[in-house]
Amino acid sequence: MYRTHTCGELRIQNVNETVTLSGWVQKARDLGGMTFVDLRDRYGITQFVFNMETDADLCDKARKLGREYVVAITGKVAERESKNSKIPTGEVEIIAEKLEILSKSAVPPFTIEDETDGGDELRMKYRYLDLRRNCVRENLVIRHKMGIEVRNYLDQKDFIETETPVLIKSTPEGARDFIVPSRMNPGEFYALPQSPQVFKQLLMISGFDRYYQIVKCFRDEDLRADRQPEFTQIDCEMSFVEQEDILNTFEGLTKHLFKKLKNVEMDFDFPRMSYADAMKYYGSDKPDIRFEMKFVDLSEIARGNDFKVFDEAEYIGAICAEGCANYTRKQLDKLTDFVKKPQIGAKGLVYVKYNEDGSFKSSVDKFYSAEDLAKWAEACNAKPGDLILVLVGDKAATQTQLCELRLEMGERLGLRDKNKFSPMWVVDFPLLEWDEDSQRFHAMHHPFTSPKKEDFHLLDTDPGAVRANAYDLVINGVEIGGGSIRIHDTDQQKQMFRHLGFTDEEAKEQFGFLMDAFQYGAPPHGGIAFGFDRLASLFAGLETIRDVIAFPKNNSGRDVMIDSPSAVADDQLLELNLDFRQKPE
RNA sequence: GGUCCGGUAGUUCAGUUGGUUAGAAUACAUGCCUGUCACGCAUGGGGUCGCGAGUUCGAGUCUCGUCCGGACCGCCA
Repeated sequence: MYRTHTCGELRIQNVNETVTLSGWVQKARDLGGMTFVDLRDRYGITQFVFNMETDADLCDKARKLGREYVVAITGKVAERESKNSKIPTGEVEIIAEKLEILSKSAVPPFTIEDETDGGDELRMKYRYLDLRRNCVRENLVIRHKMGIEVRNYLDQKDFIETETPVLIKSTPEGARDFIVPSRMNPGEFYALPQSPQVFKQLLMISGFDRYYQIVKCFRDEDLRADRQPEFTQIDCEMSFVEQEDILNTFEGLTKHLFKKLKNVEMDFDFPRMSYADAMKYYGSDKPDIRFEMKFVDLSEIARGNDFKVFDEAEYIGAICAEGCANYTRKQLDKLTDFVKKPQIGAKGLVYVKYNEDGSFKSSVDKFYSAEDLAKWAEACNAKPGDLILVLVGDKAATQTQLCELRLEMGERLGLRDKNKFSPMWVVDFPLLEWDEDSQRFHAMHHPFTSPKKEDFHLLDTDPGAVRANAYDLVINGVEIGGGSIRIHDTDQQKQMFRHLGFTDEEAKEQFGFLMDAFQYGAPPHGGIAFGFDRLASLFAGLETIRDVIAFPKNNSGRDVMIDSPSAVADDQLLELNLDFRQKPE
């Protein structure tokens, strides 16, 4: 028998029991006459004692144990002479009687402990060792519990979990597809799904009524801390529902998960904000509303003082940083550098200090009197001691820049507390988005999203103004999920494809099966998908989704542990009828 | 495709203005040590300074290129 107990469960009540434990050697402390061995498994750490006087051979064997050896040790539980209050098993130790080495270990490239000395690169290369560390494993346990609770909630709401295929068809809309060559159909390719979108809609037509799936999705785009080429979604669809039904159902799921995983009671309705307001007040469709610091539009009141930069700007936007009037020149210069970074791209930063004594000091004193600045302060709802920061320029770009500045100030002021959770719904997204590159409209969400009834008449005259029945769940500035009420009518879907620049033939070729299906009684339906990894990283208090994924890919989309992707043998290529084409220089 | 940061012992890092034999901590090995739990003490081994070129009497240090890792922009319906 390898074990009678785990390494985390023995207590003072077990004294005098003879037990066998198996695990990894955390550390052997050789004191000469006696040796202590800490044995670790997933459940905890237990100390064993070997004594030269009792059994010299056994003790000698123990002192030679290296880190991460896998051993089984039998002995009698005893109360410790000197207890360790830091670990749950610290009141007892096991007087070893038998030691079996099950597996030796090379010296690990980094120490397996919470505060490891290993860097990220090394940890990824030896991910199987990294996963032995408590803090990493605990993140995956959170993920596991999330899966259970998602299933509990949705099952209780009569959702049916249904698997959809992984080898599907490539479509031109949306992200780049991963493609898979078909051996049996030379010259043809499958694509991996970016989402099970059309399948879940077909399941609604099949009368499943409520579907969900915790499912891998694939997008061949560049990676980020919160983006992996393969990621997991909680994908859902419901029939005979309006937007309100979906929002309520999934607000419920969110609350359920917060209660179960964080013991956070969210006994309030999630605030809702239109896309237009989100852009106007936060410069983002995923605002972090853990703190206010809303944008104030100074375009009207700040023009007309012969300050060319302002007079010529399409938009003058300000935020008010509470209590920052005492910022030094150096701090302000740093902020200026921040907004001028190429990634942000502002030309400069105007500041107005509203000093404690009621006076003003600004970088535009040459153009604006104290009275002018007082008007700004009033518009910004600023108090003495506050700092007003102003960016100007093209409206959309400036709002984006101001958004970055706002988040930076929120960070500096400690307003982005990771233990605070501020969920919200962003609603009324535009249906279409103009794309300069292809000179046509693209679906902002996806081409199956339905337009709002009251905006439908604008579709031909002013497509950009049409709002969609689309919504996003945003928590702490992270897009956690999004969805829409779908089109369930062949003609409307055809019309939509036309607006997206598809010919009827192309639409038929790509999505003919869906439009065919619409002819056989499609119920009104809609759905949502949550980013499972992002939600897990939020619950785990992490910035990156990598640490809630057992075997993630690196920045370049590589798995450095198994070293993929990799070349394949010529035989394989031949079998698949594949040859390489060189990109033109 | 682009911007920025990094690469020195197994590991985490320091390394001054370009100048003697490239250091520290930790890990590892050996020896001593009977109450440790970050055990302690002593001794020892361990380096293609990512790679390549250039400047120089002399390069870990400066320049260019390249590879690798990370953050971000573009991209991500």
